[in-house]
Amino acid sequence: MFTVKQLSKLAGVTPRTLHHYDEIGLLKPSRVGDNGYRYYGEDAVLRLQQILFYRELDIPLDDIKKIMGRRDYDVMGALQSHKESLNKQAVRINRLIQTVENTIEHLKGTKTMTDEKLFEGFSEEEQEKYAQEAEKMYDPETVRESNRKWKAYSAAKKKAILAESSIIYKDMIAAMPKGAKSAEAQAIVERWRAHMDYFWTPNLEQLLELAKGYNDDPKFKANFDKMHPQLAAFMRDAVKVYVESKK
Amino acid sequence: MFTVKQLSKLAGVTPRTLHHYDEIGLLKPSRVGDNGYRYYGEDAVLRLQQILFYRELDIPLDDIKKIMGRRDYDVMGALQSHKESLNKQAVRINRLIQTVENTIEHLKGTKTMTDEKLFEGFSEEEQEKYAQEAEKMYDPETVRESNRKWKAYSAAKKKAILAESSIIYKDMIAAMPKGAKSAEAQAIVERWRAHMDYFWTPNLEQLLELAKGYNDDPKFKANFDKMHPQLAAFMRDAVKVYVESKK
DNA sequence: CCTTGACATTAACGTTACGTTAGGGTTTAT
DNA sequence: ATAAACCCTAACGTAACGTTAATGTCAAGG
Repeated sequence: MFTVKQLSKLAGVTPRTLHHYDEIGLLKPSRVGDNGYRYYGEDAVLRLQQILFYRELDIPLDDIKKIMGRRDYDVMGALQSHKESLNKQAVRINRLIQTVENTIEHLKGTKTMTDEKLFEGFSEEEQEKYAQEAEKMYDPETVRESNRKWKAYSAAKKKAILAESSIIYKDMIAAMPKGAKSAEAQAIVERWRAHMDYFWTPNLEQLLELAKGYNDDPKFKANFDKMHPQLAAFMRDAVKVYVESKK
Repeated sequence: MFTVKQLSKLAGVTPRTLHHYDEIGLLKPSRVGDNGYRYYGEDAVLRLQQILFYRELDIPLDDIKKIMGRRDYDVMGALQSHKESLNKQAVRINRLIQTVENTIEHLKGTKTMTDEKLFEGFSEEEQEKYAQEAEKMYDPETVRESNRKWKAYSAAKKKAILAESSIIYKDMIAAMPKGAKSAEAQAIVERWRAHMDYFWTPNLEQLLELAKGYNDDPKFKANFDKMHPQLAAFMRDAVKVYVESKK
């Protein structure tokens, strides 16, 4: 039989933790003395080991209770879905790291970046990925058409189109201090919409989805972040305002 | 000028969030009407954009306040250290994913795993990493000696040693229900200690460090998890009890 | 002018997993 | 006997809002 302090040392937690687990009914002491002292036996030690194992996996105590509670609980399912959530977290954190790095680079005064580098994300090679990604979200047929359209352009034309992209996004960045609702920003959204025609012709709803995609899709986001860490978000807002004003 | 609802829609947050930011002084409305209504101007919109950008990076609001507060604040430094913390999180999460996967495998009834697979982590190749990792924690000379010792063994001998490892850990797993303090577990720790002699002869303190290492080092941990998700923790506890009983 | 619906306000509790006093008994060693 | 070391319960604090609850305000229609 261990007292709180003893067990806490053994398991590497604080007495408070044991108190807490007692409170929420996750780990009751094997016996409680007349003086109110908690005493833990071997079985409790083992159960605590289990609990701490799951806790290390960032599983909420409530879920741990369920997992260990009834014998018929779906432990596998719980772990599977937990793994999924961990995976999502991993993806998210990697994105955040990317963004932070971009921001740092941006702050370092990498304003000397040449347009080539700035827009390399929109190079031909990337354009393919663009289409690939887009395909998942939009009508496949539309995407295929977009691809045909793009491939039909001459090299010079492609370059010109990308250059125009460059200008639009630069202007957009310049308009950011005015706010997404400003006339300036809205005018640029209009230009952007027209520009999209080189690829395909989205309707209002698709336009909005596209702008959202700039934020949600890591590949897109990374490219936008290279230009300005808040460009993607700004675009989304500006386009949202634009779309709502049109309907 | 936007009201709370308007700005909230524009920025994709709830009114409550704006209330909160006002409360903690992160984003004050540009003007407050006689009726108590909050009104936000373009400047506030821009500031909110900034805030949300940092928030997306999981930076605490308090830090965001500092970052955006004084012009002389070390933004770069803040971002750098934040990046570090993100990196740590990433490492940790990847480890967790590994562990969960192992656990799932374990539950799937992978008890049919052959000893070869079970202990492949202790194969010759791994033994080198083992030494490499150990080197960081212990006396380099000791480790070198351990390496020499190991390499001097014949192939058959090595196999026999690994087989013995296998048996010890299996027995240890079998003893887990009895608890780390049980005589059974303690007896196996004794056997384990003797077994370690094939590699080197740790003193009591090093013995404890070694057992701790099984938990703290991802490589070790992964190997142990293959056998039983709680073996490493159990070992650590059992060895701790053992060491304390000896001194 | 009055009603109604949409929106505004402040106040305050709920959430997660304990950390941290605070106030007061109990056990153990000297 | 007394002090050190340990035990208990109670209750507030943490982060960033979500969620009622109770109540005041504004614009539009009858």
